[in-house]
Amino acid sequence: MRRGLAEYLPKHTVRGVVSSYDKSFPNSPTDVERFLIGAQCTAVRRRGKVLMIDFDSLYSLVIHLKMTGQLVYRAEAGARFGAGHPNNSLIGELPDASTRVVLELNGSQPAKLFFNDQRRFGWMRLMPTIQIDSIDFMKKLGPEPLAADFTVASFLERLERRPKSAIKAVLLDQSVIAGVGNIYADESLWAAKIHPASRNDSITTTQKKRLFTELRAVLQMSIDQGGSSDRNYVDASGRRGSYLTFANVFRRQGLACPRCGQEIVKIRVAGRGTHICPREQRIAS
DNA sequence: CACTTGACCTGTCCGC
DNA sequence: TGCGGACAGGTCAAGT
Repeated sequence: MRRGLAEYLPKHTVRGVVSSYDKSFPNSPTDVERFLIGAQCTAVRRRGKVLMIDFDSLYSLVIHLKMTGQLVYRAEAGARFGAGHPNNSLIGELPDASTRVVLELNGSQPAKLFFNDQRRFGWMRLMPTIQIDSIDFMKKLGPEPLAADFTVASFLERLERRPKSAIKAVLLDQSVIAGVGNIYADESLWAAKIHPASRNDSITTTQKKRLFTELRAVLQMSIDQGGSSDRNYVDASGRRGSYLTFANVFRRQGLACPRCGQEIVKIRVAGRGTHICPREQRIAS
């Protein structure tokens, strides 16, 4: 999503903002008027699951889409993609019932950025760019798993922070490693043949090293595939991600394990729906 | 303290 | 067909 927005938004100027749900965008109209209206986008960044849209006012929109949030860019009157272009039909006319905020933009042509969020869990917030790193959520975030300097050694060290938890709960903990959600936890644990409910400190170093490799492979593969659309996720132009067509266990309960043919089952671990091959992922606790 | 569970929301799906 | 309940890709506060 960041990659898509980074192609569209820079050099666009905010012409207006329409917000229909205060919890989605709690900033006061005064702040919006002073620091967002008239500001020009300079960059789109990501840290963990958080998106940041920077402006030349030295303010940024910090955005968390949670589970059902979307950020969709549309040129006005559908001019950008043209009638009949597939991007125009993937999600219907916007705004729709899930639209919470609309940023009206001036770029090479007038455009809008729609923040849609069916479950209203997501949020966006305007704040000084320099302050982003000091909000609690960002301070606690663990390292980026795909960063060049994120090594096996640092992975093992980070895991030490929660020795007694189920390994899946540790992977989902954003303060241990940033950005891993339910899909990628299940997929990487299957790839490494580790049971998600295994206590962290009962897993061998060899297995954890394998997990490191598989987790990075799964994340990279998903980025290459444009993400994972279960039902709500779309990228900046409204396209769904195709990673789930490559998923081995996620949402595949009742189907055969691609490695051994055993039936995949769905269980509950760390309060989350969890998918495993019961033959290859044996509990170690 | 370390860790787990429920709340926040709306829409969908499944079983009766 | 209608209805209740479980559940959903996340995170925080409150609980054990």
